Amino acid sequence: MKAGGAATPQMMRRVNAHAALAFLRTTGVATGTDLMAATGLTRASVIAVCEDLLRRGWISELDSGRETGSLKGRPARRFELNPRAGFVVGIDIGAATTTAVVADLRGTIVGKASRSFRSAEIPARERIEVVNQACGEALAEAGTGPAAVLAVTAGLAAPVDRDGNVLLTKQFWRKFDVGLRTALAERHGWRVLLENDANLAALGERWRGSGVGVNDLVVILASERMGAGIIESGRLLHGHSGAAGEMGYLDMIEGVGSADGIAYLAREWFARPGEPPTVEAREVFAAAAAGDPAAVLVMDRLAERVARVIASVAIMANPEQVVLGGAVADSAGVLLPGIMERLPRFTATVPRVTASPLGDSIVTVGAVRHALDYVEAHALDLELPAGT
Amino acid sequence: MKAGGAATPQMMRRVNAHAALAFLRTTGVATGTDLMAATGLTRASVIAVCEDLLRRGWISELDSGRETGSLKGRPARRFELNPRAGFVVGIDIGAATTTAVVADLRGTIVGKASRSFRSAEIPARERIEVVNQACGEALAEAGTGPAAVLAVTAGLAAPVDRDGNVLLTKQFWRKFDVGLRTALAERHGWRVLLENDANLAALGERWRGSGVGVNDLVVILASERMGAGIIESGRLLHGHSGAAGEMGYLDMIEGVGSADGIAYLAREWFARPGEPPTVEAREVFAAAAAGDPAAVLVMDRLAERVARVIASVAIMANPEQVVLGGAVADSAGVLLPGIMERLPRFTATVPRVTASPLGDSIVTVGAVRHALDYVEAHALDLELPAGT
DNA sequence: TGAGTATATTTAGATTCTATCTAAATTGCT
DNA sequence: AGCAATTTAGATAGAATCTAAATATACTCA
Repeated sequence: MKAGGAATPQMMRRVNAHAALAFLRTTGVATGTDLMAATGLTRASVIAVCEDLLRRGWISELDSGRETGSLKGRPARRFELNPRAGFVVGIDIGAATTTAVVADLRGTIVGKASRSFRSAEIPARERIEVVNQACGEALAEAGTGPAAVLAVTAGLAAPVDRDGNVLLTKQFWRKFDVGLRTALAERHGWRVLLENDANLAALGERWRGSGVGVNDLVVILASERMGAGIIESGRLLHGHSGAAGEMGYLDMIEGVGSADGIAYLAREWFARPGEPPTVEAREVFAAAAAGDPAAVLVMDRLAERVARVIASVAIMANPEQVVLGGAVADSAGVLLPGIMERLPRFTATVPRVTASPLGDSIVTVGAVRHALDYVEAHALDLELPAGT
Repeated sequence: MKAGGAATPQMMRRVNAHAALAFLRTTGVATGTDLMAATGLTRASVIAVCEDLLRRGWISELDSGRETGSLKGRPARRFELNPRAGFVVGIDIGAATTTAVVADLRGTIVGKASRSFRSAEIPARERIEVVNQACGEALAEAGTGPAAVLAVTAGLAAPVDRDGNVLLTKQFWRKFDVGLRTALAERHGWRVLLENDANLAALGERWRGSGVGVNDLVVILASERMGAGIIESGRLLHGHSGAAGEMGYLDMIEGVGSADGIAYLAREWFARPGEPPTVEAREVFAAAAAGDPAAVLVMDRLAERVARVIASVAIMANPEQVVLGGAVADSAGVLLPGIMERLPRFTATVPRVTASPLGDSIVTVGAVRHALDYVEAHALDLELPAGT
């Protein structure tokens, strides 16, 4: 039996450096005294940690103009995260398009680029090439290059386990996964982390969405496909093979015959009998908002369906809040009343339900947060690129 | 923003002592070299940790008779957990009865006592008295007294949050919760931890049941009531208010009209139309095993129901294994084939499904594990009773 | 008896924390 | 201008913990 343990003095410093960096990221500028309060360490320790981070280039010290705090006493040294000491890349890889964003160490998006795939069936090699181009373009917009990238997180619509391995899914994604990782690692020396897109959406909402600071949060990403990202006690749930919250099959439980997502169903249901469902989901949402009876009926069926999904996750994970992201977020204004009305019939623990404000960037924002988490936790192990 | 952090040297020692204790609990006797391998520490550190634990009475050193390992070289010092240095109490508090068990530091049950409540409606004060009597009797059987108790865990059929608070439930349990805690604390000076009974069942199965060593494990405790204990990545899921896995309302999702449990349904379904359902669940299980057609039909409906519940939790939490505990475990031989046949239709991630071997002690075993976890994590903070 | 071996113990050193004292820089009052 | 008060910085000493390396110990086997 391996006990994992083995705490070393170096671990302490890593933990404390992580705490200091995380604090500096959120506050911008902080004095030693601020950091003492935030970390619980003594002044000497705080200064030692800061000197360490200064020496390695992670933070810088401002001229001691006294901007904040009290006006008495010796002016405090003010430390600041060096935002452009390095960058992270967040990638959303969908079936039809991919988006890469570049963010600095404070999480500010400084570059963004999207590309469409020639078709949904292109080989992995070509797909990787397109993703790589998007990264290059985003980096160019950010005014930096591959050498400044400290970590990359890519979101996929497939189960990804805790170690970033893609399992349990089409051979296609499995090839793609390894291919992407090795291609970017070999070409640029990047550390590439993979994660499920709904999981990243959850991280995004908790960071900059409608679930800021909520430690038991579920994000339901529902567009062409449906998946839940579940955060419990501040940690992402993966499950044994990374499929936690993957609801491709949930329809079977509910007796609905299709494994497709919300937008698809809206189209399908709204189509005139006999005609092919060509109408766009957005149009259905708009028609419902305008009062079209057929569209209203469709929205009611959607609300029922989403309410059942929320209830199911509420029973199993008991989140404080559920955020709807993806295509449903567009129609949340119409859907939410119908959802909230039904929820008490399905579950005793009704969560707060909101719509995502992040729109299309829900996955990339989460990918940035994920990559930054990695970077902050490994700050003292990572070598910053020279000359910043 | 509070960063929680603040690692101190003392924390290192606590972590390492915990690792050493956990290893000693599982292996029985260990040498310094064994502990070096288990913890990754150097010999000097291992010995220092052991000296610390020796001085405080947690472990003892055996005469260096060379029993194990190689026969060459200087004989190793052999350390052993001092099993009777202290005890923990695990309590299962049901509606009709309560059971208390006493375990030593290795988890061996050394005392056990059950009591029935006069009725299900007795006031909290009386209920607490009965629980206290059961504890006293179990301690007497263990040949020890209240002063030797290091921690107590009690399992309730109610949501309990991470901090051991009972929320979201009948006023009755809330009174009972606080009452039990303060009564036992004041009377004996005990540290009382509360936890949901299904959660404890999960800990029990992972420790000494059919899910040993499984880090993504779900236990479905189904008797008069249904609840799931969910372990993800080795940690219990609680959710925002401790209701994660509480399935009192799941029937609504599935369109079944009753919130009652498996045993109740079996009785109900098996009853002749017009007659009151007086037959015992166990009799239905037996009749089905004997081939009675009506009973077989009931078991088939049960299998369908349980399969849907397993699928629901499999989709949300993606466990490696699901263990059936409580009354269903008795009939697992009959139920399992029907469950396994249905599962692939309900979920893409079919877990291994087994029946609990722990029987009635599923909750108390888990309660002991829970209390021992607390004790081991706080070994260096707890004062052992003198004279052991 | 001596070689070999595995372990224990000791010693020195590194890292990191805390605690405490003194010095510095600034404001505000007289 | 000078002084007190205030707040922070920096320096020093001390404690806890780890590692690493050298030395001592106790046993087996030939």
